[in-house]
Amino acid sequence: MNSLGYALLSMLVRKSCTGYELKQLLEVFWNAKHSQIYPLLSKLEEDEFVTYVHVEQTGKPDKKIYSITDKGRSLLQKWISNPPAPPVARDEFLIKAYAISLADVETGISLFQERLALYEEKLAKRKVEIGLMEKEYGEKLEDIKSNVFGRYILFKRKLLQEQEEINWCKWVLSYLEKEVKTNRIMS
Amino acid sequence: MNSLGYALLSMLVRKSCTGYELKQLLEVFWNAKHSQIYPLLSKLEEDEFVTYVHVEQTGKPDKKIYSITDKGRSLLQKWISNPPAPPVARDEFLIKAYAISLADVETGISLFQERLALYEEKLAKRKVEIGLMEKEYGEKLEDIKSNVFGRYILFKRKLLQEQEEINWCKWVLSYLEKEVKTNRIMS
DNA sequence: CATCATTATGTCAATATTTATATATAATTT
DNA sequence: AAATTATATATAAATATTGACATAATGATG
Repeated sequence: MNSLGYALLSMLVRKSCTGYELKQLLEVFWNAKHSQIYPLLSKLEEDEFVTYVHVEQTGKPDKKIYSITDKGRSLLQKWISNPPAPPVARDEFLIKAYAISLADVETGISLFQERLALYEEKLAKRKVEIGLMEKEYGEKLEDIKSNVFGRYILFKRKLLQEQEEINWCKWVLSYLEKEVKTNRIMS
Repeated sequence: MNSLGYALLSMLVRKSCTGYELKQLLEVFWNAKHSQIYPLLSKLEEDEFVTYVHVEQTGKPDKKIYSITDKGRSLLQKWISNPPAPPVARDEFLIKAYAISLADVETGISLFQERLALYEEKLAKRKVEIGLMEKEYGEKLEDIKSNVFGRYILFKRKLLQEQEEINWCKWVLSYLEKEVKTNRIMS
């Protein structure tokens, strides 16, 4: 089984979900398309790692609420203790940052300003999410046996990384903007 | 063309390389296998974005030194000013962190300790790399028009992110280790 | 003296992942 | 009234990526 399968199972540990809900929750890891999620859920169901109840809805299409089985839970538990695969991070922006000497300063600045804006937005949303969690769960968040602890620490990590990305963007921008000022004086 | 193609071109801007060297240099972005790099280099050569000179070697296998062409440089330049695709980060460890409530505390601790050790090693190497760059290039690193500026800022970013990962691991470990102590007192 | 790591290049089948397409309804916005 | 967005499920096609196979010389380690 691939990582996405385990990601689905880890989501279902906390709470039973439909494929649609899972797609949204999975965004904390990476953006998997529903066309990847639905077939995988079928496969997980076939292998008895999850089950579902068919819920009829009027007006909306029927939905399937998936739950993790004991077999699924023990598979996930076993998987956790194995050494994790090395992380993969593919970021086009970083390639552009690497080749920035090829671009003119204005292009470089707008590239970094947009990145900065993107991460400031991400950070703002993250703070709201964490705030809501703290309100809803309180001390439970710091209880390592609680099923929200994992979600909490993951969100905190995202927050830290987003904050650091912002710091870095500002640092790079200080170089780029210094150059613009120098040029303005000279012209 | 895919991001990896642009990554190769951005590497070749700084310096002409063999496929083998490119594989190693590319690790700053992500780990591409040579089975992806060699066919892609052939394709880039076919499309005239790169050229190569065949260099015969005694003792070692012959090699092909690839260089970027003007066509390749202008392609890359145009690509930089387009908005970058959203980053993809697939990290199995984070899924395990998310599902940590399922594991026993000892498993959780060793999971995070290994992550911590991995990133401390990465950080140490990064510091050496940056130190060498500073020694070799000095003030040139802060010149946005220098072809080492991109490499420098990328390395700095990696350093910051690695440092933050370490901080986070330590923060999580403080919770996990607190639990172990509590259990020890109770038993 | 044998085995392993490193340098160096390449192909190909099997997976993994993304994108496009399809169907259907409700609620909201223009 | 029409268009858009959100909910809900699913398959087919296209790309991207990995892992295994293949070759070959040198130097280092056991």
